[in-house]
Amino acid sequence: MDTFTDLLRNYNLKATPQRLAILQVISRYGHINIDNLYNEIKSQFSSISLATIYKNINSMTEVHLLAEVKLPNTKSVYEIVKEGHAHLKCELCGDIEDLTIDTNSIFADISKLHNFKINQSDVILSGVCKSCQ
Amino acid sequence: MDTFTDLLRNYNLKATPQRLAILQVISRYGHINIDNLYNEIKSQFSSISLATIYKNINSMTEVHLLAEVKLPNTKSVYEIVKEGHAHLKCELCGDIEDLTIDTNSIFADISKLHNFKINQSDVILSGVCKSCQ
DNA sequence: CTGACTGCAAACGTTTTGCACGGTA
DNA sequence: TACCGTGCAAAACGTTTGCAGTCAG
Repeated sequence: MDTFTDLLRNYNLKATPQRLAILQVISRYGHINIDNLYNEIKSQFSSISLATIYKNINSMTEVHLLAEVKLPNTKSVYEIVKEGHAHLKCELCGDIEDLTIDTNSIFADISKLHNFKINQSDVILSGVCKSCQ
Repeated sequence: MDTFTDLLRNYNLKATPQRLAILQVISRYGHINIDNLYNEIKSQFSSISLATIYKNINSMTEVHLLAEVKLPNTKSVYEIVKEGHAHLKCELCGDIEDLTIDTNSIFADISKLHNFKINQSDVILSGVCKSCQ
């Protein structure tokens, strides 16, 4: 039961070995940037090209299977899409953690006050994580 | 009373005409990306070079006089630094508005629960603004 | 007067593109 | 089999750098 195969097909994307490898690596790391993704995949799939990584990241992001997380002072990382959550970024070890809170509802009142219809909220909290303190 | 001159000097940066023009444009727009900034300034300062824009944006960002705001699906914009506030980004007209709420305090409890010391919070709410609805 | 800043052009790293080949459905 | 996806190399893009000249303090 290769879930990623189904996932890709749901979005009308062919389940190629390259794409499956990308999804496996991303899901293992939770969040990863392009360089690390490329190196990680090359070690188990030496023939893969960087252009393929880019093309696939782009096509999977386009259909909202993946999401780009833009971080302060660092390269973007990519994650498999899941609903409204915040990101904790440790400024010391660089680790990114998910914070599963309903970010949209937090801002619901505020947005109503400003007559602003929120579709998406991107929240990044930077600081020092548990293990680095 | 040229406030920007003083502001620059407080950060040990020389108050050159180019820098003053950059700050005037940014403060007029609130938020602006590199391209628009360059074009805007060129129209009143035709000799300015793009490299100068970049160098100044970088030096002013380094000393935290300016801040980069990384936005989903769009180029980053720059703003003059001010304390903890969120950004509303209209997906239709592209307009960026400030939302003056104490973002850090919103997440204070949550971060305590996770033993995470927050230094900075970046919040971007994307959706549809008042006038676009 | 001195060091910081500017503008130009060249260099750089990252991302995208075109194309021939190969693989999925 | 038809089309989508891959890999390579080249191109495009945004940003940075080195340098000689200029200007702010």
